[in-house]
Amino acid sequence: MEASEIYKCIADPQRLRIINLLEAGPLCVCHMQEILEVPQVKMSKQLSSMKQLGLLEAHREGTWMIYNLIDPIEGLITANLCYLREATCAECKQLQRDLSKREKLILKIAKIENDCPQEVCQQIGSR
Amino acid sequence: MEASEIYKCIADPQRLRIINLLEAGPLCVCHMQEILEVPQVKMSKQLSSMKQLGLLEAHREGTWMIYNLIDPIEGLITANLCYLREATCAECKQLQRDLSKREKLILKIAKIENDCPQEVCQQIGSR
DNA sequence: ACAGTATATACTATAATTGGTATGTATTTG
DNA sequence: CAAATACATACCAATTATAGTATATACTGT
Repeated sequence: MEASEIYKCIADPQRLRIINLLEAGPLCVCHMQEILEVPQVKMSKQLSSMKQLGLLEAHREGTWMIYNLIDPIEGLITANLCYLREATCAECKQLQRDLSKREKLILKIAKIENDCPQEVCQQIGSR
Repeated sequence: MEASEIYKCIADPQRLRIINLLEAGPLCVCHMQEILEVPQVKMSKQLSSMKQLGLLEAHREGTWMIYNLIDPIEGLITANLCYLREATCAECKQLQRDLSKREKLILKIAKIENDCPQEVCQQIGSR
């Protein structure tokens, strides 16, 4: 994949946030939506464009669609996430907030019967 | 500066190439043009947009306009150049080629009377 | 003052991106 | 099979980005 394609992708703050979330582990659309507070259409369209680009893959679990970063993750992506998570610009802080929001959300939904896709629940305590 | 602004900038291969060149030292428009083989209008417009963004600065030396990266260089830029210069995608190889083309060009113009802006000539042997 | 070189800008056409509304599909549950 | 949930797609309007042509500006040397 060419660098410019990756940059074009992460040049959109929302898409960058999605990648940041998925780098921490798979998530379904509705939960990403909840964390990023963005309308479903927008979410869905961004995910599908990133999938088309070859950055993400998805599979179904019941009514959920679980997305994750294609393995191996592009080195350029990893390098940038690594940098941004330590940085202090507004967007970078947002990435950090998103990650803690994600933690809390997973803990919450894991407790509720049938509200958490298997793969997502499995992440708890698996660090 | 926000990360997304930087990404939007370097998402254009031509702009990335300009940054890559300038990171190695100041250059005037016509010589960048020669290295990148791009029409003068396009060059000029890209430079002015990057200057407006706050990445570049310029000053005049005779009829030349000398551009360089604003100091200190954005960490995000440095980190990415560092990564890309070692990487193997088509665009990355181009960056490497551009740098050697730059070396040769500077050596060439330095020999010709009144064909090399001072700052550019001064770079020779100054590594 | 004039010609030449280097660079910038105005203007215009066109393409690419984004966002929203409405609607469609897949799956589960009662 | 009807209703509910989760997600995707088609369509359209609006904005933004890009590229080219023509023209303008700044400076140098004669």
